[in-house]
Amino acid sequence: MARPKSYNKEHVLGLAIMVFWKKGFDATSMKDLEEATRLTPGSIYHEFGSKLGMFEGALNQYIDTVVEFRVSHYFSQTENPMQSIRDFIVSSFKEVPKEVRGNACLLVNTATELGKTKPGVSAVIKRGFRAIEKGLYKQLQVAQVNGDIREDLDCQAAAGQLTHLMSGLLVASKNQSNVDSLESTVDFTLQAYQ
Amino acid sequence: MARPKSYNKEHVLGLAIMVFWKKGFDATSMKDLEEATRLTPGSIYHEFGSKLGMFEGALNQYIDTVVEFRVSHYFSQTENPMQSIRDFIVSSFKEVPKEVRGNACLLVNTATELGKTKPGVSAVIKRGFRAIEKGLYKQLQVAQVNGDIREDLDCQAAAGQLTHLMSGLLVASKNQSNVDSLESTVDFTLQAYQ
DNA sequence: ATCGTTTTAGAATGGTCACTCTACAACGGT
DNA sequence: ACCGTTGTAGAGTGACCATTCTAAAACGAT
Repeated sequence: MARPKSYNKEHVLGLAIMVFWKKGFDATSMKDLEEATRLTPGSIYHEFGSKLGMFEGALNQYIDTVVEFRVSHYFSQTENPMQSIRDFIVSSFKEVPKEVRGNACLLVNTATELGKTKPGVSAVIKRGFRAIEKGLYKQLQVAQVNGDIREDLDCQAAAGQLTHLMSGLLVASKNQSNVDSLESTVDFTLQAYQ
Repeated sequence: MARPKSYNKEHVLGLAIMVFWKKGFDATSMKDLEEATRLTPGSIYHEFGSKLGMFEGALNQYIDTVVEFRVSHYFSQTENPMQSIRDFIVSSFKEVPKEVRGNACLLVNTATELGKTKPGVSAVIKRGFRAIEKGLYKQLQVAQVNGDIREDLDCQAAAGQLTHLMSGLLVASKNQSNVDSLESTVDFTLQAYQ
């Protein structure tokens, strides 16, 4: 039929994720993306249409392969739900790939940098946060059934609190290198659920 | 002696604050700043040296005139400290100047956009967060003496929790227009102190 | 009124930006 | 072997970027 593509789209987006994660949308240039992906402008524009199109693809893939993956990884076990919640949150700022260490999370970074300015992006951001909150909620319910947390705790409110707290901790992790104090904030918050 | 300046530095920085608040550091161009301040490149570079220099001046002034002002405004009264804490946090995302509505807070925006990348900026960010946490801590102690919150509550930990939660709520306020749910997260958190 | 000093206006700088264009390359179908 | 189609390389596009330069302007001092 025609000439086959020389690249794998998901792999390319994986490389783009790292660049956007490290530098943000505005500060990333097409040259950065060309070098990281080893693609020429022709291929990039043919595949993604624009820098923003590539970013949307990268952010979507980030949510699928990082956010959703982490949610299902930590929350698949129902044996010790509170520990899994603690690990999920703490790892978000403590166990970051060294390539992007100190750069928190692409989802939170994008939420602050782009906010509601790009409608396409905004929808993806909401999807990411919803996935986190839903995972936390489910796990809190398990904990409540197990008797690990107060019976009268509003799990929906707690899930919202933890989601927002996690965002704030990720923001803080970009500016302070000592993450231990952030960890103790997580413990302080979860203790109040008992 | 010499020709006097045609502008007032603090007023100029006030205008620059609004531009950086709305668009962020990278997305703001010198042209944006020239138009907003009605200054020509000559004057800007004579006064601030560079775009980054102007940004540092603006961020410093933001912390002095917005962050510190809000801290002393809300926390000068010791009659109802918990209400003042609630108002302080809720107003941060609910009562934003219309010019920058939906753009949260310059401090949090800068923390995520620039992080530790510019040493000069990083120090200012830390100063801003310290001012917030210190104000919250002071007010929590007053509340504890008043008997408004649990005697055994760790006020230092709570102040840290509220600071991070506020960051997270500000991030969320950039992406969702319904701020009522954010408000209830504040109430949920403060209720646990009783 | 002239001078020294600082500020100002605004054109000009070279570099980089996102993006486009063009010619060629690589495949399957016939 | 040739053709239709799609992908790729890489030079080229104008716009805009932060910054610099130059000359004039505006003041107090003498």
